[in-house]
Amino acid sequence: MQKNYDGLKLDNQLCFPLYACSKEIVRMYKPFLDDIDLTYTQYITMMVMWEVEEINVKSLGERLYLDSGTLTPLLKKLEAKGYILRSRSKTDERNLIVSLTDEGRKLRDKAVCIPEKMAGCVRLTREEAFELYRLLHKVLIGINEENENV
Amino acid sequence: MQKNYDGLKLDNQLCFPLYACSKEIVRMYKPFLDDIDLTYTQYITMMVMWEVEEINVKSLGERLYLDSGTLTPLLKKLEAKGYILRSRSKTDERNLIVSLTDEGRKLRDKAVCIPEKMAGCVRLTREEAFELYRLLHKVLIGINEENENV
DNA sequence: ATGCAATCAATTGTATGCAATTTAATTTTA
DNA sequence: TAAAATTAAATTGCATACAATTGATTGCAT
Repeated sequence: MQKNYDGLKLDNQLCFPLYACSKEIVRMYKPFLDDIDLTYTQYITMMVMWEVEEINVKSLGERLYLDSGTLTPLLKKLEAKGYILRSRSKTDERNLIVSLTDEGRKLRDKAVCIPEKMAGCVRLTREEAFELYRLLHKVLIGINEENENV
Repeated sequence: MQKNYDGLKLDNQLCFPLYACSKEIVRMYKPFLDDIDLTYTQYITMMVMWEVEEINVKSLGERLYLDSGTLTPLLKKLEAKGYILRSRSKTDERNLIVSLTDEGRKLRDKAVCIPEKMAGCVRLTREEAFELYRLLHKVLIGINEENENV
């Protein structure tokens, strides 16, 4: 009796295309992000900063699904570039407050064209793109709930 | 006249949930993969090896969307664990042939339960999972064609 | 009040990823 | 056929990621 190994085929996985797709799309961003001298992770960090202006590392990490081990060195680099400031909260010194600088705000105008450029690179119809977006969020919400229950 | 920055909001990106979802799902694999002492990248590499038994680094990289910079050290680790062998092709010494060992084949039986366990963690209906799979592949194919045309 | 638990960043260590370069082997071309 | 171009891995350098630990601060319960 032969064991059935089909479940272990790469083509039968949901996770693998997700993993590959994510990497390939991040790679497609590179030429656009090179123009403004940001890596992808720095870019999504700046996206949050443009929205909120000020945030602590923990909240930032929750939004980006990243921990302090990744964020601490990354934020130091963004500070060195002059886009953000890092300072301890006066009411609770455990919190490090990240805040947007004027230079950081200016960068937004240079970045504003990037989402349109990227949208043109993904060959999905508007409906497909929206459905993909919906499904990914459903998975993420499921994972978040799973983690809360533990 | 206020500029419209909505395109730069994290919630309006398709790429970000893709990136986050990929990371979170890989993280969910971790406890299962710890049981067989493989990382996620080592696991998908072994998946290819279980299917093909023997392959060169370039073809392996094309399947996994990884380059030699990632694969060379990873394959050395899998060789050290005893799951694969690395040897130069006799007909073309530029090619490094990766081949599955008996130990590697045995590992398959320990891994066979992982896909089912993971499937239970993703809270999508069968139809939604299939649609997600289809859309991700469509994006990947689009990216591949884009790269060929350059 | 004080000691203990909890919280938040930073640090440490390991494993990717990928661009760019290098090295070695092979193929093509003049 | 010898030089040039191409190809495949390996190497180098940089930037994540994340688990686990550490250190500092704060909250809480006695």
